[in-house]
Amino acid sequence: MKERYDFAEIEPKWQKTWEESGLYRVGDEDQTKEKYYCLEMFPYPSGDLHMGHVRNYSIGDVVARFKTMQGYNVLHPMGWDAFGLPAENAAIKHGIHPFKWTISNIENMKRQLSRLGFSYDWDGQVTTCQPDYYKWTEWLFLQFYKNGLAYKKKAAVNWCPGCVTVLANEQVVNGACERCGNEVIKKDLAQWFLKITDYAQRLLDDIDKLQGWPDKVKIMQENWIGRSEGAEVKFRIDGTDEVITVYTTRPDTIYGVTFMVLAPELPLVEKLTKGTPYEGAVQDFIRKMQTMSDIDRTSTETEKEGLFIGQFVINPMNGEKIPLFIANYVLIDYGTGCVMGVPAHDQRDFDFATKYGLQIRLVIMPEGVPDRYAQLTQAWEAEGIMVNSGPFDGQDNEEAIKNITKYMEEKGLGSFQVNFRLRDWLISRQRYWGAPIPIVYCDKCGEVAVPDDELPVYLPTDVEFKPTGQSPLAECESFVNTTCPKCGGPAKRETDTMDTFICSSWYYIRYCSPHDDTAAFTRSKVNYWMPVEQYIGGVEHAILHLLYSRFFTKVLKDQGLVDFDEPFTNLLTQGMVLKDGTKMSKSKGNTVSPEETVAQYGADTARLFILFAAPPERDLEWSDAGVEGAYRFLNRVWRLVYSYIDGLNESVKVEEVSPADKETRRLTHYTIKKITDDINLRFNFNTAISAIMEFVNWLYLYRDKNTVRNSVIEAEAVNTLVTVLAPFAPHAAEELWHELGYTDSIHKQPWPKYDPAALVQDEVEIVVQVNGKVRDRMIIPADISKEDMEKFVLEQDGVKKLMEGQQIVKVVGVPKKLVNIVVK
RNA sequence: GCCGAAGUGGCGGAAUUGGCAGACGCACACGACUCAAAAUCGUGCGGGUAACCAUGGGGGUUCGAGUCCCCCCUUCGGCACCA
Repeated sequence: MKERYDFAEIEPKWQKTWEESGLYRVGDEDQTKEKYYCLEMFPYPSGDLHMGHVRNYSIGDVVARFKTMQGYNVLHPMGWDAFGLPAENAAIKHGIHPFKWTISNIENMKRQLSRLGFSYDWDGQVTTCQPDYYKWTEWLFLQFYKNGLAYKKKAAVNWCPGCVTVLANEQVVNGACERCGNEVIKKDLAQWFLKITDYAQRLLDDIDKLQGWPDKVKIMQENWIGRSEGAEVKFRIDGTDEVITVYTTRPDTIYGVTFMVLAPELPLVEKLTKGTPYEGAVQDFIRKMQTMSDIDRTSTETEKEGLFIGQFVINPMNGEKIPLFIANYVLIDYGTGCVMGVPAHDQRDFDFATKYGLQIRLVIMPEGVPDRYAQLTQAWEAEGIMVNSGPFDGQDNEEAIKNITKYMEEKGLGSFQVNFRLRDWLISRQRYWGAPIPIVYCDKCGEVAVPDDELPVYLPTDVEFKPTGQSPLAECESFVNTTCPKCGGPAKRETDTMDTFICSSWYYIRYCSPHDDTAAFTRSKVNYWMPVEQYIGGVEHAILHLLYSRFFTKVLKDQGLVDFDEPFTNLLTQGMVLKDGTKMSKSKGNTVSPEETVAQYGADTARLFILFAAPPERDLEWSDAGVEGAYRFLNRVWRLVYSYIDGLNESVKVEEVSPADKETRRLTHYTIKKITDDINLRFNFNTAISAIMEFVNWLYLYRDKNTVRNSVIEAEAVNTLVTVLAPFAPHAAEELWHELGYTDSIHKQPWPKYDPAALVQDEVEIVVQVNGKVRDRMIIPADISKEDMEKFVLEQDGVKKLMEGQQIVKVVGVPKKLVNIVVK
């Protein structure tokens, strides 16, 4: 007997064997098997694996191994999200080239992943910073460009002074950069955008198709897309032909408009005030707004501030003259940047009107307010009956929304309008370490796409890394200066690179045909493997990556390049790994190194603990004692299986089946059922593992209390134990499997099926309750009818005694569970 | 402020369809083995002498509620002047 569970010897041994035998090599399309694409979010190669990665990939590995054993043709790939700022920052700080830095990090992290024994086919590894990948990222950009979905425009964009580049809306969190935390400022720059807004409605509608996604993520996406219905209404500026269009979700309140507000940055504002007495004050106000940070400017805490600009507009419904303001609380990039002020029915307008002494006119009667001229103390934003609204008086306001919109459409005063909170995706970055945007600028031909046969536009290697606020590529003359693909004349390249979220928006497609050097992907393979059956990753990507990937997939589908329109059928968002109640981070000094944990306890122990300590969606509190416990358990399995191997022939009898044998067989099959359901239906690996523990605890008892055991039943139990352990502790299971005398890999074994007949129990314990309180328990035949069970219970002496002096009102029987006697 | 999730022993967690609250593990205590310790094996382990009380608090529905309904509190996540 091998006494010791020597993980340090067996884990590397099997990792080597699996690698050499190509155990995880991905098969091609196989029509005899159902396919299963198991995907975990690929990591950014920051240098070292952290526990969050270990958790993510341990979960994925269980799923992949389990599905493989269940007979699926499984794709389980891994790669590297390898472009991005940290590499460039390292280059600036330490003088290492980003490429070198990234590649050495990849090597290190790949080694760490391999040491954990995850079942990846490394042959299909994808690295986004390699030309064989970014060539196709560039190609995909051009597909967007050629279909009018990529465009360059000058706009006030989010600029992070820390990262010295622009950011997408999604990357700004509470007015700060999501990466470095610096306060984001506005800059007027010409930038590349992808027209994700064209897909806003479909991205919203198709959320319904995502049955296998957590509601949490779907709601976040819904809120982010932020659809609203309302009307655009035209207000003429008094004394001119100029028209201002506002967007409102409350056309029913139009008779309550007592002022109008414009975003200060609107060009119209300057036009309207130029040469008027208001010009100076307006200029001052605009300048003040520009110096304010986004956080101060857009916080609900900030006091409303505005300025009358000397003009009036006419309410198209009643011809009233309304003063025109600019104010801090109106955003230029939502709706039309112009808002009609209805202080009685919008709290923001109410605050503004109160401050500047503007009229507050009630047009929708609040409940319980009889007087239509009542003084409000705050805006009434709920429903009510229309008043002070001309022909619409007396209508229900919900009705009036429709009727007023219809009326305005008929009279040409306005129209029904849908608006989205979602903005177009800003993809330009003024940085070096990203995929080049394959566009050149020619004096004669203007903006020209780089032809497909000239792709990729290579990133030059001899570049100076200085954080100047301009792409380092702009100073690389050999890169910038080129010839125009159209006319052959001198031209200049685009020097911005792409947001790395572009690279990660299609990597899961590249995995399906990673070696195709003639196309971004092989259509037949992509259509075979996609969509992903199970995607696993952190919830922090709920909006950014997951929304962008859905957008990419829909564009590819519309271009006829793929046959599916949603990339991820099921999504699992795993919780964080915590230590002492907070997220592990270097700055807090509460990190636990996966490498050290593996060195001390082995990969199987580390994985087992992480899977056992909490269900996957929840946060997980790291516990060194818990790791110790997982290690103890593996040792316990080890000793049990070895004692069986060694003692097999001394205590057996084949023919007879004792009650203990029968119970062993029942538990064997119950354990199979429990684990299968826990993985398949619920991803509850923690309870699956506890079922294995209970099974092991029973087998110890069975072994120690029965010197005579049925060898067939015992062998089945031990084989089953090792087999169901395989997805969770792949190395230990493999070693034990071979020690049991098998020569093929445990990971190629079919997942066991349970025998329903074995689960049937002859007798069950039931509870006797009196008025819902447990008073007794008894063993009865399992197949007894409900009526017989109730009768049987009432006949028992103990129960009769309990009933003395009581009047039975009712008896509630639940077969195999309980009998509740209700007494008075 | 709005949206969402969660609150169960000393701790991580379980209870899958309204049916024995606390599975499994950790920690702890005691015992066996040992010269001793570790490891291992075994026993106990929500509170209370008990009747009983206990799943954040308060109501309700039900024969029966951690689970369903209403109100409130706390923590965490997302959004935050989106007209």
